[in-house]
Formats: sequence, structure tokens, C-alpha cells
Amino acid sequence: MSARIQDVAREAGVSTATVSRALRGLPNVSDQTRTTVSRVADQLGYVVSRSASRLATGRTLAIAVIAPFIERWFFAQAVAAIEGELRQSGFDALLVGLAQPDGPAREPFQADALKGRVDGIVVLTVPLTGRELDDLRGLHLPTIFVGAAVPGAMSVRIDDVAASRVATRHLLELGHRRIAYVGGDPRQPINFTAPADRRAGWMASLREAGIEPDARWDVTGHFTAAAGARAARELLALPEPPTAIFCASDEMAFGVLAAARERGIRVPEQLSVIGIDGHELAELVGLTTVVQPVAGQGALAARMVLEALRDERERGQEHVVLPTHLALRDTTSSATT
Amino acid sequence: MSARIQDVAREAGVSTATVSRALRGLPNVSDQTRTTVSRVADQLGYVVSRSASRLATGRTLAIAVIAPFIERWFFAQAVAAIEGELRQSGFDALLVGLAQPDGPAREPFQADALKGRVDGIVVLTVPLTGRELDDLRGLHLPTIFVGAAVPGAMSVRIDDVAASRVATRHLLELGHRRIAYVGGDPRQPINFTAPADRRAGWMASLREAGIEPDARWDVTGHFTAAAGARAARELLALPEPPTAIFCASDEMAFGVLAAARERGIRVPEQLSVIGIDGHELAELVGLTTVVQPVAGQGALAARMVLEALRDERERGQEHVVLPTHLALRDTTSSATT
DNA sequence: CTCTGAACTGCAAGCGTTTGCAGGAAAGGG
DNA sequence: CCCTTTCCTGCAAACGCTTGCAGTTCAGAG
Repeated sequence: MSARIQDVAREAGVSTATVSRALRGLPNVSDQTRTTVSRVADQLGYVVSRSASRLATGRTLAIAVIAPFIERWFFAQAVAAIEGELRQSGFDALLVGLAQPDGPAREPFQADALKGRVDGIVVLTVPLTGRELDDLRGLHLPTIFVGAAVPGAMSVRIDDVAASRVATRHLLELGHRRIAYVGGDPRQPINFTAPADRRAGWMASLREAGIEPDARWDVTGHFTAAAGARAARELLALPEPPTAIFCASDEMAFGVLAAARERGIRVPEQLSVIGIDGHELAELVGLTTVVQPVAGQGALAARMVLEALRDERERGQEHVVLPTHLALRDTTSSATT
Repeated sequence: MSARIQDVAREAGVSTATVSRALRGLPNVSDQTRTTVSRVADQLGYVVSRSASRLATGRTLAIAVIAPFIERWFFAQAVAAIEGELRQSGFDALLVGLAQPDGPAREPFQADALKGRVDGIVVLTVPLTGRELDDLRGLHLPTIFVGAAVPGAMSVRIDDVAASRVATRHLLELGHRRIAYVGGDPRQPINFTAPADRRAGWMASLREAGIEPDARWDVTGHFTAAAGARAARELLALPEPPTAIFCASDEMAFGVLAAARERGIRVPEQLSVIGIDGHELAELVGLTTVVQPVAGQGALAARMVLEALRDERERGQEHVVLPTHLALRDTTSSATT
């Protein structure tokens, strides 16, 4: 059906070995031969069989991208950036989600299902269990984690504690004292450090300001807008509600804003709200937030795997921390109380 | 390094042929043999080499998912659903984006780069050129389009004209006469019918109501919130601004809402806004919209490719149209003027 | 004119599965 | 007790490429 290397070889009057070398730009092929071969090849519409190359070389030219969800903003941005970077280098992006068909629980991650199928792996903020992690290491593939610093592996992330402190301090400086935190699920599995770190940053900043965080100010928004709204309703129904809410993601902050609107609470006059992320819509609705480079982390992670593939030796344990910055907008203002 | 089929065969005292058959559940293998082989296999941590199977069978067990963008809401939802469906059936999702590294233009789609790399293709609302489409057909792979009915291929989509009419009629029934449309790029390439259809539905509904749509009411929002906001600013600055704005996507509607807020225009009292999509945040902000099943379309598309792979004969040209429904919320109300 | 390399090119052995075909054993029928 | 069937199993030939090694050619040095 489709042309094979044999056909090109025959047509060009050379051996398959020469065709292979010519087409891949390897040295020791005369210019004339190379030209002929190339011409014949695309005349015949020849495309090298990835399967055969893979089998022969052991390299797949594919990278797995593991993400707990793909439909959420953060992951979609990151995945898009990773895919772009990989495509530019001629690598395939093998997308592996972990969401269950139905239900919120995630599927166990089968590391060895990837055995021999990819050359490297990018893991997006997945809270892996120790066993999953071990299996993953057992693959001996360059692996890079985004959003969490896993010991012994490469990673790219932001300083979550610092980002969180920036947000909290901003609120403190505005005079707020009752500052609530809307974060992820507190029963966080290991290795998913972001929610824990952000919570820690909030707590530490409050304590430094001499404020003991009330347990009721610490609620979970599951990193979704809807759950963020629920969390906010809870907070705003407290006898002494917070005057400011710090959300560990912009999406949750959107939920908080919606909940405030529902109750007729004016933002920022009666309630200050701040998020983390730099969501496209945050700018639009004027949400003050700590912006993190999401696509940037993804792209860098992709480049790092490719790099590791190039310099086998350098399978170091680079840990890159990208900067964040506070985007001051309209949802935070001085405490009035 | 890793166990091969040979190793399993030797250890189990059978031939590689038997191992292959036993592990794949083919008939004509005694229960006892099958048990032994399975035990030995996972004792050795044997995982069949995908590359070798691919080469031997010609089947890749992978499906390409082509999307112009991955980071946008609609595509992220669809891709997630597709990936889930594929994973459940043991297929790999090969993600192919078309976004340029920088710049808004999309990359040309190289169909034959996929030659021999996937068993089927899902194309998400990509406006392909005639040539690209021909190349794609030349692959002779089951291909299914989401969001556009390409003749001679399978597709799953919504009735964009109808969805648009529902939205427009809703506004008309509320008494609005000056109804603007914020859509996609008017210089739409072929085969990307959604923006054109939605525009057509808007226009037809207006005409049926005896209203000749003003050219200035027809603006483009590029399917992003930011551009939607720009479009709205333009509309609201008109000497006789519209009293209602129909957006071809919820994200653009968010932009419109933001622009209205900027100008101090109250929604829905002074301006009605309606979208299309059913974005998670639409519910939260109370945006009235025509809900379409996004994940549903993706999942169905995935199932259809797999189905086509199963029944080779049935390579029909099924065109599935999924229903939409109007979600009445708080951004539309009777025209006051 | 012969010799030495350098530069090309071809041979053929993998890479790890799958699968058509044939052989062999066991079971059932006459 | 012999002959079919039926059921399992193994042999070995693909699948389409890559690559170490060896052979050829040719320019330039001696």
C-alpha cells in the first residue's frame, strides 16, 4: 500500500542502508546520492515507518504527559505548551489522563504500561503514591515533575510557599486580620505539595503577623469554581466572617466572587479576594492574583526532558523554580473594619 | 534489560507463539498453559513491546486527536473526554496541536506525518484546507470530525444554526430588537462551519422577526474572552447601542459582561447577554446560555472511531447531531427601551 | 606507478512480535 | 481397533527499519 524503504532503494538504485542514512542526514553519503534519494522518496510519498524505527532503535520519539485532569484550566494550559514544544522537536505527545470515567477518584497510575512506549515522561502535579513512584523510577526514563519537587528527579515549579506568602502579606498590609484560606483537599496524598505549601505559606504569614489562624478559616475548594463558591458561602455565614479570602487558585476565587455577589457582599469594599494562577479571566474580572507561568512551566519541562534525552550523562536532578508576581487589580482593598 | 517474549517462553517451557496467544486471550490455548504463561509473565514483569506488535500487526492502538488549540475551554473539555474514552479501550491518545509557537496563525496540518502512526483520527473543529483534507482522506483511516459535518466522513456536532436561533429567538421574545452578534473570525476558512452557522442562525432569526441586521452589530470576538470584551466595547460605543448581545461562545460572553461592567452598564437591566457552550463558570456567574454537550461530543467521537475500527465494513458516514438546550439564567431580561 | 587513507556504499543481522501452516496428541465414531 | 476430528502447540517467515562491519573507489602522497 504505502511505499517502504525497499521501494525507495530500488527506485534510487541504492541499498536500503543508504536510503536510511541519506534521509536521516547522517554523514558519509555523497551529496548526489542524498539528493537522488530525497527526490525519489518524496516522489513516492515515502514516510519512514515509526513502528519499524522504534523497533530497530529502541527509541520511540514520544513523551508521555501524565495529568490528573486535562479539562481543568491549569492542566490544559500546561499540556498545550508541552505539546507545542514536543511537536517542534518532532516528538509525539502521548496524553495520559488519570481521571476515572465517573467519580472524582483518580485511577491508579500504571507505570509499566508505559514501558517501551515513550522515551521520557512529564508528570503534572499528580499526587503519586510511593509505589507508583517506585514503579515510575523503575522505568529508568528521564522524568520531570511539574508543580512538585520530587526528590531524585527533575522538576520545574514555583515556590508555592512564597507565592502564598506574597498573597497573604498583601492582605495583611491592607490591614486585614481575618483572612481565610480556600485550598485543595486537606487529605492530600504525598508528593502533591502545592496545596500543602500554599496553606503553609498562609498560616506562617498570619502567625508572623501575630494572628492565630482560626480553624474555620481554613476550608477546601477542591480547585474548582463551584466548590470555591460553596467554601465561600460557608465562610461568609460564620458569625464573624473573614474580611479577606485567599484562594489557592483563580478558579476557586471566581467561585468566591460569585458567592459574594449572591449574598450581596461588595468586593472589595466588604470583602477582599485574591487568587493564584493568572487565569485569562482573572484579568477580565479584575481579580487580584499571584501570577504563575503555567505555559512556561510546561514548556520548560518539555525542553528539560528533551535535553535529558540528548545528554544521557546529564540525568541530573535539576530543580527549577520559576518566579511569580503579584498582579494588583480590583478585588483587594483596605480593610474597613 | 526488560523481559522479552522469548524469556517468558523459555521460563514457561513453551514457544513464543503460545505465549503470544495465551497472553492475548486467543482461543486454542489450554487453560493450564494459559495460567502458567500468565504467571510467568507477570513474575518476570513482562510487558509486550508495543513497537514490535505494531510492526507485526500493522495496528498501532493509537488514535490521533487533532485540535487547533488545547488550552481553550472547549478543546480541553473535548480532549479530556476523548482521552478517557480511548484509555478505557486500551488505545493511546496522540495529541496533535496546530497552534504556532508564536503568532495566532495555525500550522499547516501534515496528514502524512501520521501515516502508520495511528489507527484512526479525531479532528476537533479544525478548519482544514481542501488540500489538507485530501491528504487526510488519502490516509484511508477512520476519521471523525467534531463540530463540523465534512461530507464523506463521519462527524458528531450540534446543530449550530438551531442553537443560534434558540438564543436569538429568546432575545426577540424578550422584546429586544437591536441584537448584536459576537462571533468568530468572519474570514473563516472552509469546513469550519460553526461560526458561520451561528452567524447565519442569528441573521435568519432577526429577518424572520422583520429586523434587518445592522452590519455594525456583527462583530468578531475570536472566541476569546479578551477579544469578546473588545468587541463589546465597540458595540456599546455605537450611537445606538444594542440592547442585547448574543455571543457564539460563553468565553466571549464573559468578555462582554466584563466590558459592560467597565462602562457601568447593568446586566440584564440595560443589556442582555447570552452565550453558547455551557461553560463551568457560566452557571456561576449566572450567564444565560445555550448548553451544548462538549465532553459528550468528544466521548462519542472517540467511541465512533473505535467502533469503525472494529467493523471495518461499516466505514459509513454517520453524522450525529447532539441536542442543545437553553439554560435560562440571570443575564437576559425584557427589553426596557 | 604503487600504496594509504578517506569517503561512500552494501550486506546482513538484528529489533520483538504475530500468524499461517503443519505436526501431534487426545477424543470420539464406526 | 482404526480412522477422523478437534484441540493444542511449535516452526519459521514476515513486519520495515537501523547499523556494525566489510568492501569498493578514488585522490593524493611517496
